[in-house]
Amino acid sequence: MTTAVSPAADPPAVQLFNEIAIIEQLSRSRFERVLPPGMTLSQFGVLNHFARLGGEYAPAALASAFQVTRQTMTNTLQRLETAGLVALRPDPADGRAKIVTITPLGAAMRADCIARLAPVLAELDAVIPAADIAALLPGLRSLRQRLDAARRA
Amino acid sequence: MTTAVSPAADPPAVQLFNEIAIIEQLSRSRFERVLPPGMTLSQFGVLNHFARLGGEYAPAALASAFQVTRQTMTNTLQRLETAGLVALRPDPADGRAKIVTITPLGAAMRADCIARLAPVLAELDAVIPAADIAALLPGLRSLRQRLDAARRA
DNA sequence: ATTAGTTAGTTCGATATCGAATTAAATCGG
DNA sequence: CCGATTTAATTCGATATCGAACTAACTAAT
Repeated sequence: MTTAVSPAADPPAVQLFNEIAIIEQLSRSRFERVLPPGMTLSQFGVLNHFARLGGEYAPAALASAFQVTRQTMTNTLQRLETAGLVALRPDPADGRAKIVTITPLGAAMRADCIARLAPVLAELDAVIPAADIAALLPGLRSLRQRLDAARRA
Repeated sequence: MTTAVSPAADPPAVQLFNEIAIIEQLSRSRFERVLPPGMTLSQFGVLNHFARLGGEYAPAALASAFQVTRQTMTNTLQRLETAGLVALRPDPADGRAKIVTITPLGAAMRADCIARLAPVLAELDAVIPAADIAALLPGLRSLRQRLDAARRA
């Protein structure tokens, strides 16, 4: 026996990506509200990448690391450069490429962002059990890797 | 003994939101590539909402359903209205409010989108085991609900 | 070496999204 | 009944993001 009038549910995959999209929106806006004016999560991500891993990177490598297109990374790097937070110079080994480095100002900005984000993270830790995060992470990593692999295919 | 040079890992919550952000990006662009020119997932989401649930809604209710701001929903509805896919009329019971309905053209567009999305969903089903989706969904729903509750607080 | 193909970065045009601020209408307390 | 508050929708300005198209430079194959 079928329940007559219940609306058709979206397929599970649609529900999954729907939840993910909403979580992305909510978390992004929550984090960005506490960042210094003008700073965005995307820009912070680049600064954090340098501060965590050190070294120098080509824009294309950064785009690949963050899974955005090169155009998008060009945009983000231009804003960071205008603000004096990163520096770009030509790659002597490849006339097409550039090399991006973080500036001292950029490192200071990253530290400021970390300090501002800490209370929000603490608040989220109080609301979201660490066990839940641990339970979700492997599945999400796997999903991301499969999506990425399928993208290249 | 500490391993000396390993870079500090991001906190688990940061890793979680990072994975979610990347999955959102990859899935969004994958879906939007197959939609009719000019259509976006956001616009499709609104059409699909009407087609699945029927009825009429105020813009504010739609904004709430999709967890976006009213400004964002205003923008989306204006594009849909310009394209003739939804119709807006004043709410006789509330001078501030409007009532949104889907048009026959909008319903046809939604059906076209569903047809175009089907192969992508099928492809994803082949790549992502249904069990993985089922395992992730409850945790993500819970996470979304907690984030939403914390947002209002 | 010349050509074809690929890759790095950019520019352009479009949409989504947010926060801040505005206008109009409804609601509520006194 | 009226001022204060809230709510609905909008407008404005900003950023992120994508796809398409472009230039410059590297690479490989003949």
